[in-house]
Amino acid sequence: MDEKDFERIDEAACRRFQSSIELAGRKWNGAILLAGMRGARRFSEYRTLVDGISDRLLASRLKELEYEGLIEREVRPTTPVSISYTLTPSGRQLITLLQPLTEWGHAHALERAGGIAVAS
Amino acid sequence: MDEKDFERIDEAACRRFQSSIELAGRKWNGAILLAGMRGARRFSEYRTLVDGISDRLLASRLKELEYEGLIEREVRPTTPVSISYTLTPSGRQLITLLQPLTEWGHAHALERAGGIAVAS
DNA sequence: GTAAGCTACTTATCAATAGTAAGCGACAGG
DNA sequence: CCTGTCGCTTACTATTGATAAGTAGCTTAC
Repeated sequence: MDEKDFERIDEAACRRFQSSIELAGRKWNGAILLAGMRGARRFSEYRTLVDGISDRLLASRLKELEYEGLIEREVRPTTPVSISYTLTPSGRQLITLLQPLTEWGHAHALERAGGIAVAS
Repeated sequence: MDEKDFERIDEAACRRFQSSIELAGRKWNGAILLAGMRGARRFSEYRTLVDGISDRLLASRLKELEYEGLIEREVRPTTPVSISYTLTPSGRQLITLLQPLTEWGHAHALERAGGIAVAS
């Protein structure tokens, strides 16, 4: 966590960092990936697990995440057709990397509420 | 990285995760924090390091990040007054946690370009 | 058999956010 | 004076998000 490690990051790494975090952090995307990790497969399962999202945004986010290669859409020709969305290895890796944020969010919330200092 | 670890995440952890990632991943926020980590202090330094951001958005993002406790705004009564924005410990911790994304972004880009499979 | 409901969407409309451009007051340098 | 920097703000347009409703194809309940 030394500042020095960050001072000589090149431009390409910065752009990669920015686009990665903005993809993962775009509204609902994090929660959708987390839902997939928690076992959601069908459209309606995602809608249940991702609290507050509308059908319209869920549909467009799933399309976007599929395009980005984080989710795979599979149509099974049952009757009626059932469609399942599963995380790709890339998507699983991403959310695994991001998991420590949960702990950070907890600590950060405590700090803001109670004013407890945190070690640098 | 077992899926099982994610299946019994409680509601509170999900909400924390979502709000944390959406704060960090909101457009420009990641790049601004990274700029701070790379040594930016003055408004104009951030503007230079964060490629493509406008004055208007930089000002509003800095205000937001200050409100969230990730950045500290300090007014020094020189003539003319100079204002410096530094990362708080919380902000530094956050970007340190997120740093692995750079590597992920690289691997993910390669995978998308070349179709090379990645281990789960 | 018909009314109601589920599934995976799309369409329409409106509010919120982001992008672009310009300006502003206090200075400083030429 | 004229131009330029600093740290913003204001005004306006474009993009994105939220809310609500509609849809085709099917299943279930009465």
